[in-house]
Amino acid sequence: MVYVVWVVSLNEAQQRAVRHRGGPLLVLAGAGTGKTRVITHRVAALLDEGVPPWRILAVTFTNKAAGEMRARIGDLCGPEMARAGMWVGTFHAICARVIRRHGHLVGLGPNFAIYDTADQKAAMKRVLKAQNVSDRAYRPVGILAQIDYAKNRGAGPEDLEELGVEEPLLSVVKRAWAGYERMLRAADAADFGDLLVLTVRLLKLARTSQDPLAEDAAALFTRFQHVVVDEFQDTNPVQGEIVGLLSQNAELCVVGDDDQSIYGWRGADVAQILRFPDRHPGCETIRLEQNYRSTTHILDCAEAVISRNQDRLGKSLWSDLGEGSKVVVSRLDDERSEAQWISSQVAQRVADGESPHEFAIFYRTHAQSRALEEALRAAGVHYRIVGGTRFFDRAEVKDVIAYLRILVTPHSDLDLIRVINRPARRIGAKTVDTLLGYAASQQISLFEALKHAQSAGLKKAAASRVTAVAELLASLREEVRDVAIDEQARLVVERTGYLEALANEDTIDADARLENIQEFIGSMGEFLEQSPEASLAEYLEMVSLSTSEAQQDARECITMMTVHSSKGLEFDHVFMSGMEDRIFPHVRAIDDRDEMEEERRLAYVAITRARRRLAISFTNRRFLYGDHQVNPPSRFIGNLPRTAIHELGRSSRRSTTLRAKPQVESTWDDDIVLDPDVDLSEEHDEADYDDRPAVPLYVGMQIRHAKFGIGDLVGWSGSGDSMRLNIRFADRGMKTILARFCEPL
DNA sequence: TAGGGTAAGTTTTTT
DNA sequence: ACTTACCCTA
Repeated sequence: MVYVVWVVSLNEAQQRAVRHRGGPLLVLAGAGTGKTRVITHRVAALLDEGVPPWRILAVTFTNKAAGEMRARIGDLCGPEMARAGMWVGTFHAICARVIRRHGHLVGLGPNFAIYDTADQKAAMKRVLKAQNVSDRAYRPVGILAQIDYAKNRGAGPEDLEELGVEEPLLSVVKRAWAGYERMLRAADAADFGDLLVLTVRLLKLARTSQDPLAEDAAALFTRFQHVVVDEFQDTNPVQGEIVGLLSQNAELCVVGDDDQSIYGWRGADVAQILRFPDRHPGCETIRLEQNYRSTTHILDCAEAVISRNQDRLGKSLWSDLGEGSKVVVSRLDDERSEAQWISSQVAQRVADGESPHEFAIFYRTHAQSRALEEALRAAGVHYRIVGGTRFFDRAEVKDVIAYLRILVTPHSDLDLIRVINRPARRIGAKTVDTLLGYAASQQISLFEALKHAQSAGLKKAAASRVTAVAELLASLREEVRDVAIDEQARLVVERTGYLEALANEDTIDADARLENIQEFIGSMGEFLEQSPEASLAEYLEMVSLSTSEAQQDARECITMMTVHSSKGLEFDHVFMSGMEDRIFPHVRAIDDRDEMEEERRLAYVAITRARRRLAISFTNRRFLYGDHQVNPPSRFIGNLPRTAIHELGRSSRRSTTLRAKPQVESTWDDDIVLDPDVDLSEEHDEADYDDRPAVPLYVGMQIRHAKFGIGDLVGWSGSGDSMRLNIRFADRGMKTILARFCEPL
């Protein structure tokens, strides 16, 4: 049997996780311990034992993970097994599927639209406007964030107070939430949070309702024999509830790593995995601790950082890949020197024959990427940045999507508002407002209102322009009926005059947009190849739920990204940049124990991405957000075991807020020790990193300046690196000097 | 209706 | 410092 072959390739703990049957199972899978293998093998084993595919549910967090899982199950059992009715998908995709089928229970039609962040924002803006709330005083995204957070905690408007929202924001959010909800339901739309919340509502209704229609949905409670959830540490309470509902008659296996829970700020609750054993009587916990990815110096660093956390189930990684290279800890002068150091390291290794694909640079916030980009460009290293704007978020692509969505969900007012004047049809804001007013008074959608332009009170000329759009859309719907979806899109851009208008612009920008549209239509073609029977609604759902970016640069690139985006990836060479307190850990996490623990997990995630080499760098000062900052080295650096690291750069023994600086503008190479064999670790002292003493300033204290000599401090202004000192020198009189060029005595 | 001037924002991101 | 979003003007 094939099964035997699998089993020998798994270690003992992995085998137990694959074979465990009969009760709830928690697999605590440390970084790089073969988590995905365990999940796929477990599913494959179930199929092998005769569990029908359709009785298995596997939930992941990203589409990418879902796709990989499907592919790997296909590899093990044959693609037909992976397809035959098995549910493999993200929480949101699975919820969308449930709602498509049974949405009538919660007021949604089978073709309901899914609003992404941009749609949500547009909707909220309109709601606030209608409620006469100044979107200056209350930013739409801010209100949406509150609502979304609440939804992900399974809370409703009435729970906002408990979640810590205070007046006057509280009543604004409450009212906005109600209006927003009404708007979405009227448009037959749901946002991401709704997908989860409404699924819970729907399932609960199905359980209690006598409605024969609900019985159909109730079949979901007995459908699944096995439920597997990946990345369980990132589930939020609502997702937990969904898992509970769908697995009430199934064996539940959750897989995750409490040490890698880094999405608490968007509603994920690490308690979900921490308390899983308590909440599930008879639960067995299996730890996967053998790491197949990293050498031990790297793992020792990871361990040293994460072991300081209190809220964890506890496990420790080991590996038999040998010690490997020490983790390099490098102090640089500023962010530009840091970027140059990193890019020279990369360039050198690439010149030695390493593949650029094997290099990654991480940073805590996007804002830090600039200096790195500049240095890499100067060094001629190609790079790509993960996590820019989504392809599907580009204006022209969104326009086409809006048209397509109107074809599927005509009542989606927002989409119609978006494109009613694209290309320009001389239908301005005023006309739209009139139509919206009419639609509201008649309780009809904007789409319907278009047909009654005259009754809506529009002047003849405006009315005829509006009627023309109504006719255009109507004929488009007809035309598109029995055509493949990519052809539908092609018809849309053609019949609406969208293509023509862009072509007439004849600018580089317009050409780029035309290309994007072509690419978009091309992506529909690809989608069709995957699933030839796909409907437009299905394609649109994929778009709403996906993050796929435009085609990647074919060149050999290194990768830059935030630490968050690095989760799940691995590289031979990893550079962690900007490792300073207040940057990483982030300043907003420093005073809060729970958030501090999340930063620590984040650091753990970053460290464990590296296979062979890890370099951690920090700077004496940094220019960020338009200001100079002087931050101590990250406290996480202070945690690293001395035996596992190799330090480069100047000692910081004398470091204070005022430190002598060379007069000459320093370049990176006079500030660091180039010879990697010069080990400065004898100068290392943990306290060095954790609390660098700041020298208190007082009027009258003595200050030394390299050129002017010693003088008396008379006063000062500013702070951080832009702090200026007023000093009286005996022979030169008063001078105002940047504090960083001075040294206190 | 585009483009300029201004004000305010800037942790992390999926779906 | 730099982006983004909005309002206003030409």
